[in-house]
Amino acid sequence: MNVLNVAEKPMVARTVATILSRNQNMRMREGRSRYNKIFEFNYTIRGQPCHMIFTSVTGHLMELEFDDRYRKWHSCDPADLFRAPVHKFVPEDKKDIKRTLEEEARRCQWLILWLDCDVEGENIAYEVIDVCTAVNPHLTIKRAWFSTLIDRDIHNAAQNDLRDPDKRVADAVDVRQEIDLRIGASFTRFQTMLMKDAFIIDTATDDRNRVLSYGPCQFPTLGFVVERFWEIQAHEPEEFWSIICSHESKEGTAEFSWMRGRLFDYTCAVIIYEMCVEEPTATVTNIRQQEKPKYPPFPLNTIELQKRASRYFRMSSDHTMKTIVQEQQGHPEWGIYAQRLMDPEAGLWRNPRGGGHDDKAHPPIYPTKFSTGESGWSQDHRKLYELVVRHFLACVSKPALGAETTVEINIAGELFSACGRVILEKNYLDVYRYESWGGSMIPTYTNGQQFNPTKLTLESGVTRPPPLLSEADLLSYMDREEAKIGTDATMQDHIKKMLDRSYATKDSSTRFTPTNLGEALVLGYDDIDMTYKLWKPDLRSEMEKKMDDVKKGDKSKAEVLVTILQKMEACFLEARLNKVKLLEAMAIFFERSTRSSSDELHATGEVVRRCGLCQESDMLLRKNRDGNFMVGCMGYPQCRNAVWLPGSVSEAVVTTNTCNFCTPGPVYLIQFKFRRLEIPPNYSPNHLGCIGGCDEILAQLTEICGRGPRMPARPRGPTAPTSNAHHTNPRQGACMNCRETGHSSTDCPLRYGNVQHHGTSEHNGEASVSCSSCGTPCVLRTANTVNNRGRKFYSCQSQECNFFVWEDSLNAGTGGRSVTRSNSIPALNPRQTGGRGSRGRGGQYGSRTANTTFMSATGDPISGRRCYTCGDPSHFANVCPHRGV
DNA sequence: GCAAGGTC
Repeated sequence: MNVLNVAEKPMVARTVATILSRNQNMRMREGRSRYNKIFEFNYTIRGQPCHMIFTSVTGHLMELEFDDRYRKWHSCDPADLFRAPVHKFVPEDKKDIKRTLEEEARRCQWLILWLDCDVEGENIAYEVIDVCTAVNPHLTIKRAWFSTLIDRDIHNAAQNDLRDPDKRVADAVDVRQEIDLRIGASFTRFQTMLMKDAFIIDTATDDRNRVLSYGPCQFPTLGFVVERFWEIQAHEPEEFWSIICSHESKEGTAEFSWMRGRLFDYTCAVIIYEMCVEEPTATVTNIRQQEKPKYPPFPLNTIELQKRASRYFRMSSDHTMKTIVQEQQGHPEWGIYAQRLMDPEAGLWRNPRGGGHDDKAHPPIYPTKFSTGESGWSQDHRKLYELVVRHFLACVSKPALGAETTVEINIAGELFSACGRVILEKNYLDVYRYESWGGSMIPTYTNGQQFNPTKLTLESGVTRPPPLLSEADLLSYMDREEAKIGTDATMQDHIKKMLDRSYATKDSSTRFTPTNLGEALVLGYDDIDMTYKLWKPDLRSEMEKKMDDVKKGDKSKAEVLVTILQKMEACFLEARLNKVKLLEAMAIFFERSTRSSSDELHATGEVVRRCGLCQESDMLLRKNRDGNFMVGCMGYPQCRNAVWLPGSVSEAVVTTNTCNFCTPGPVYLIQFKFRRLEIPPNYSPNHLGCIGGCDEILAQLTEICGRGPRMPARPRGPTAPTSNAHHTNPRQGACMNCRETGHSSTDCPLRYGNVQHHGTSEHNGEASVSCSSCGTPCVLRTANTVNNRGRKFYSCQSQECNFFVWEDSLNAGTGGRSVTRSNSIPALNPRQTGGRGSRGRGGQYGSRTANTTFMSATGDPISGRRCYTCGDPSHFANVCPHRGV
């Protein structure tokens, strides 16, 4: 029987193969991958003679990625990434390993997986299974369960502990991978596109390469740094008072500390102090004596080694790992590899993982070989070697032993205590010189003894803020059981990423300070009152819990994915809706850039569809200088595809809903708000519409109300802005009161806002009434509501004013009044549509009367002179006699 | 140009 064995790394394959073959008749041959050798030998599993073929992968064989359609940053709305299809694939540099597995699996009957016994190992198992069963579906698959690379354990695994792989555990990892990818990519694209070009960000990073990344591990890591920084900033020094008491005798000095500690109330402190000074005799009330051990540290694991090297030698965690590799560079066999490993250009370096072999009993890091120091060792290498040796020796040493005496005294009712220590046995402290345990002798006291303190003073002090987070602090925060950020192997990757992204800096004493950029990002998200605080570890810990549900089989992978992704998508939309908070936070630290950025529109979801004309760029929803909405191709001016929207649109927002009919999709629906007075009464002012061509209502309103101009905007006067339109008030240069040019609002003749000319005067056959708010001439209209159909009224042309007055009430002399739009508003007279509905747009260019066209959703011109209701070219639908019949 | 997780 041929058995294919696969280990997680080449080293394990070699070791296990050597153990199982008892190093006899084991042959090694090359596979497709130069690093992953193949070992062959014969072995008997429970009486069954097997030909063992032993090879390896190198960690994960597959990666998760979005389908091609979504890979490019501008290919879609970042919000789509929560639903975009993803697939697992074998990346180019792993293809040769895949080929080896395929070739070997074809001629085997069994597949035994010798992967690490952790969740990632279980996931890798299924990657290997997928590749192997694709070429050989009849394989019998087993997972060898082992925890150390020692003979007994390995033979036992092969003979007695071949288990079935656990899909649920692998599924839990799939959940994590997919969520990390989706939230990482969506938020990274969103915040990068929103802010990169909007501000002048003055960090060391080259602008073109700058990515404002978001990751579920890197961001909480930054969060810890910022939170501490804020604590320090928020700290207000506070003065406190404390009574200091000491007693000196021939035997030595005892420093007594006040049991009340510190008092922040000066008066209170002084009163107590004066009581003590008046009756200063101290009485010994209690003496406790006990032997106290000081325990040596636990055995070193990777994180602990990194933390201690950081604390004792100020070595960064990745430097610690690299130092051990450094001296291997001169070795005749693997020296070249070690050199590559240390070469930043090669990008080969990666920190070790926690591994699945922790049986909580064996010291994971210990000196494997005696050395008095080699000639090639650097100072740091010596220090680390020494730490490992001393730490190991300390681990297996007896605790230090001290005798501790605590003396309590009473002065005028106030209690003080002093502590003295004598070290009886130093034990492990003899070798572990990084830790000290100072002894301090105090005089001998007896119960009831009385004495006068040598010193009794009231001293003041000031509270201090906590220090900046050190690397050891940060690792501890990330390593907390309840909210673990990353794995042992990746924790320092996340720290490094935070530094690489210029979110924080590390000073010479390994303490972290957030940069302006890092602080602005955290501040921006903090200002948004989101369901999840993106910069806190809670999200990660919730995901870990959900992963446990999948592991245990309580919930399915699909179920958990849907739940988390729905929440995260809502969270994303929440953030985007409040993008102004992010921009405001950035604006605190950075100057606004004048660079205009189409990226920002992408980030904020204003992409409506792919342009059908040039098929290269997206079409974006835009508001032009006249305030009219249109959907135009980003490829302008090369591509001039555009869809003009009705002039009565007051608001338009691209939603994440897509049209079910229009192709090629997706075509995102737009939530429109129309100005009530500019649309016929039987149309709703709120409309979720499609610009893809299927939307009848939108087409009708475009016809009725006119649309934005196809021609370039009107030539502007010298005061009108010509550039940076989005940064400038388009009404700049005009009176804020009446919006006329030529004067400012302070000199405005209409500034008191009264009805200018009440009464009626014949002017072009119409009465002239001015708005009571802004003074501009009103338009005469005819109501079309149930109660007032046919009744005439004047209303202000400005959309800001609510002024209207019934014509008959003017005649009756009752005057005008302002109303809110939600009241019974008379509808606009269809015959008067030229007055307001096409203000400055179609009307200006004669859309109603000239031989005009309007654009279809595809950008094609359509003859627009036909009633939608009855088809009669002599009128439009809004005045159709058949309407409502 | 995005994440985090494996590893030569």
